[in-house]
Amino acid sequence: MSPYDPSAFPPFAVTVDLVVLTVRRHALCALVVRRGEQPFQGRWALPGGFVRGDEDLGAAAARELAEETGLCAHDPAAPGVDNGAHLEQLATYGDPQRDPRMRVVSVAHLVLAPDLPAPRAGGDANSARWAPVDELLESADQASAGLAFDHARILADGVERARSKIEYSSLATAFCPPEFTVGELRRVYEAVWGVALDPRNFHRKVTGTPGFLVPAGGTTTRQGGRPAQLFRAGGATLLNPPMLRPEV
Amino acid sequence: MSPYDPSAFPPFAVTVDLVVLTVRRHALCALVVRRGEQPFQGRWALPGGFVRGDEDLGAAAARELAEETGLCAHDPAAPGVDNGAHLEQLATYGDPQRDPRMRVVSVAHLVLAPDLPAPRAGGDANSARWAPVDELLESADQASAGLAFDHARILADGVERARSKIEYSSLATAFCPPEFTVGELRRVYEAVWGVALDPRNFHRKVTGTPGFLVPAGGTTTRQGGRPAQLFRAGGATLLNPPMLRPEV
DNA sequence: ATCATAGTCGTCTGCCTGACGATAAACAGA
DNA sequence: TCTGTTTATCGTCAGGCAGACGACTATGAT
Repeated sequence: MSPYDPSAFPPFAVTVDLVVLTVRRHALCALVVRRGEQPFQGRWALPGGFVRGDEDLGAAAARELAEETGLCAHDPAAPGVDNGAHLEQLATYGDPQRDPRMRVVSVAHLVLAPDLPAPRAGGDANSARWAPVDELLESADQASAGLAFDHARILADGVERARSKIEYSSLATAFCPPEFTVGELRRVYEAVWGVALDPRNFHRKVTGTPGFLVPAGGTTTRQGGRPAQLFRAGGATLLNPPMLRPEV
Repeated sequence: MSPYDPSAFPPFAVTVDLVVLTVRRHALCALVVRRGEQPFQGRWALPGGFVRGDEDLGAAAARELAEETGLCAHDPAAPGVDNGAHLEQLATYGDPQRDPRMRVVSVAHLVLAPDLPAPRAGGDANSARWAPVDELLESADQASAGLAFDHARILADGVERARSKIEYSSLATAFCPPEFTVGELRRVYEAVWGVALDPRNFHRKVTGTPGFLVPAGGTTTRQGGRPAQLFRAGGATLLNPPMLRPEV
């Protein structure tokens, strides 16, 4: 067997970009970093970087995530300890013009994380911050104010994926700490979907779906009001029947 | 602005692989081509090829599809005439070991096509054929009998995407000719899901979902029995509420 | 004429959901 | 201590949809 003739195909650079979402102060937020170099110097962008020569795509995404946030991602496709965020592949973007310097194909990944520490800037970024996605996507309309490259499009795709995926999977728990209350979970849905949900119907629904939640045994009053039972995420990953997003 | 230093990142080859699905004789089938060269010479594989230097990923997939089948794909992401099959990006596979010759990242695409012509072999393939996906995925378990590379995994992912996507979208109509009957559409669902559906409830459901089907005006008896009304796909792409796949 | 096949319309029942009312258990401030 | 506020949790009720299935219709085949 002979190796490929390197002149038979054009060389590409392959990167991973991360859409890291969390819920902070009742708003869906994404992690963005400020670009330290051209092009788009000084503009905000999604974190990301080159895939190494001997590295799988998911591993590259997990490495970038750890470098930027310290989070230990848990890719459901690969076995491992679930002591961190949810990570999954989102989509791949390869428009020939998407990077003015050369041909770059970017494999975007989606990360859902609980509201944890302040982000730490790392690598080639001057700084990093959590920004509400509404804000990031609004400014995308104004020329030269939005995210660098095609990152607004990638972010929009990631947000849409998250919005639809918490409908039919138990993934909303990835936004919560290990132990959480029904009310905290409801506020996650409300922030991601941008709607208000009836607390009574929501409570009936999630506690009645087998495998979604398992009681953790304690109670908490960290949200004020009457003490609420603590739950952990159950084993079920697919919700049947799904949570229903209210009509527009 | 300076170009990247080419030594700063490893070079990749980028390919597209196609999971082309259709329904033939009550079975979900995929298009496979026989490999004419090493590695995996003589084994069946998904059609695919290198992405050109100035070509977008979706365009590369559409080009490969046309070369292999003559089908004119319609990518919903790009405007164009819908005179052919449905095409969408599936996922990207980049395990460093997936091709023994060099580092290849493959952006897999999913195509849903009506049962049309016999496949035409093209390019570097000795031949091409439609094979039932059950058959292809069963033989994947036996060593050195399944598809080349990681194509069994890619096919499985594509089939799973199709199975879940016809639940909440009108995509099942992509398996049908431009005009079709409710019974033909039901047989598509039955073949893709591998279950039997109640004809009466199915009829009530699809004709009662606004925007799913629009009457085409005629009838046909090509399936035997009483003449059936002909329909065309309606404008709706998302079904709300969705079609429900029966429990296991 | 009879049968087999496929399509279409209805009925009934159970379950789920949305829209509430009502109660419980904490804390804050008067 | 009492009262109001906040949040959690349980219950009730009506409407809608899905599964199960009966009934009838319109073709072609024997």
